[in-house]
Amino acid sequence: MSAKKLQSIRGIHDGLPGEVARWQRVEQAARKVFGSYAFSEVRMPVLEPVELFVRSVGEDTDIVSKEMYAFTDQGGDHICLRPEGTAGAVRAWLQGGLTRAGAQRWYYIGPMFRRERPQKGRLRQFQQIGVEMFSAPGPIEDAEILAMAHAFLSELGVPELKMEINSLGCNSCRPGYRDKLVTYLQARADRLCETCVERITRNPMRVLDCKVASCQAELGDAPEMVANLCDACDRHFTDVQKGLDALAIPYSVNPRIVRGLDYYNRTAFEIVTDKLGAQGTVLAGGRYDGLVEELGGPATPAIGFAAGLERLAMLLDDDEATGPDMAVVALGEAVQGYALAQADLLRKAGLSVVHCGGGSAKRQFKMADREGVRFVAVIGDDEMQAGTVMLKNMATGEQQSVATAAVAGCTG
RNA sequence: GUGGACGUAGCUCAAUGGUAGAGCCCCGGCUUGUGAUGCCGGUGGUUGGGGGUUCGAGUCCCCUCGUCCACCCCA
Repeated sequence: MSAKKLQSIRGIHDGLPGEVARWQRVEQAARKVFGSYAFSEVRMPVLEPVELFVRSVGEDTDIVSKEMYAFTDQGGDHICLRPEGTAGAVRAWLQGGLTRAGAQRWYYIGPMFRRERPQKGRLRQFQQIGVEMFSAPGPIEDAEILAMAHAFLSELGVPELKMEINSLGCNSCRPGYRDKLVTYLQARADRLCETCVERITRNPMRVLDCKVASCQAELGDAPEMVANLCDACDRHFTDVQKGLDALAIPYSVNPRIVRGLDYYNRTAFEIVTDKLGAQGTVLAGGRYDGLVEELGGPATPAIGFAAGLERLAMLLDDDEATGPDMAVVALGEAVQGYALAQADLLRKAGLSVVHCGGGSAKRQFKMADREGVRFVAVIGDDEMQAGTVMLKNMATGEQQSVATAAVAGCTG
């Protein structure tokens, strides 16, 4: 029996240079825009107690009930790889004693883990860029968070995205709505698809965004949360929209947006594309006013969102490959030490430099060409004696002798 | 978890059940101080893995692993 080929775990992929370059563009846009909104980066653990997600995301959600990588460690603790970022952020905020530190505006970038069947835009280890704002009481904060999400994606330059918002109500208006909806759905359960029939008891609001056409046809006059909000929620939702209007941010109200995690209330939103197959949601989030209290802290309104880094990266154009500034070609044993020192000097002068490793001129020039460098500094006995390098412009083929101290100045 | 498509050289792909190939890449040579074009040559595969049918399997059957797509769900 031959050894099994060594490879990464299903749905868990490597970030190789080309891919990482794309990720970095996404990250840079995030850092720039979030920084302009005075958000600070935080870094939370990847490992968390299972209990954290049971109590926040919800025990009956798919994420917790069947997608978590959970295990018991050698000490008997129940821990898991985090499936999302908000719960850990709240935990950290509480644990760090920041409940009276005023408004906290956080963002983070890091891997999340869900054991799902991989497909386009869906991995078992994927990266999220998350944002959380604690002590964010009103619609002003919602509008700003939405605006920041919009600014982030604009900065990235991803075209044809749509922002959709909804209100999920609160503890005083959602239960009543839910009953109303269940009654409505049960009345026509025999005309809904199998999964929707299950959803009536498990998660009735999910039925509203079922993809099956026959279900949608049946649900034309289904009651919607936005029409059943209590006064406070209704006012909140209206003010969020006023804020977006004032900022001229394009959006549409989609009364059928549902969030999969239990902790959301009031404002929920998604930014979607039609370019990623079935996984069109590129950024999503909402308000979670009850979560902090749920996890043992003081009642604290908060709002946040998460963006899928890989999903965003897929929407980006290819980078134009830019090679290093310069390659050092060293000819002959006698100049090896000198050439190493010259490469070092060029780097200290601010250039990115590859050393071609000696050997035949042909081999080294081939390497320089392949690296895509703009210039080659040729160093042989003559150059060493004269304190110069033969500087070759790879695009034009021209070369000239330049004093080593002046090389960096000749590469503009 | 369910359903479908697909796994052949580093990459992209060929090969009526009958000797596994091409292009690109890579390495070397065509001036031992000059690349990207050209010419010549070369390396590279237990056809994802395992079993079965057959005189003979890349090709047919079963299992398994993986990738992709969709459902479910979600970023």
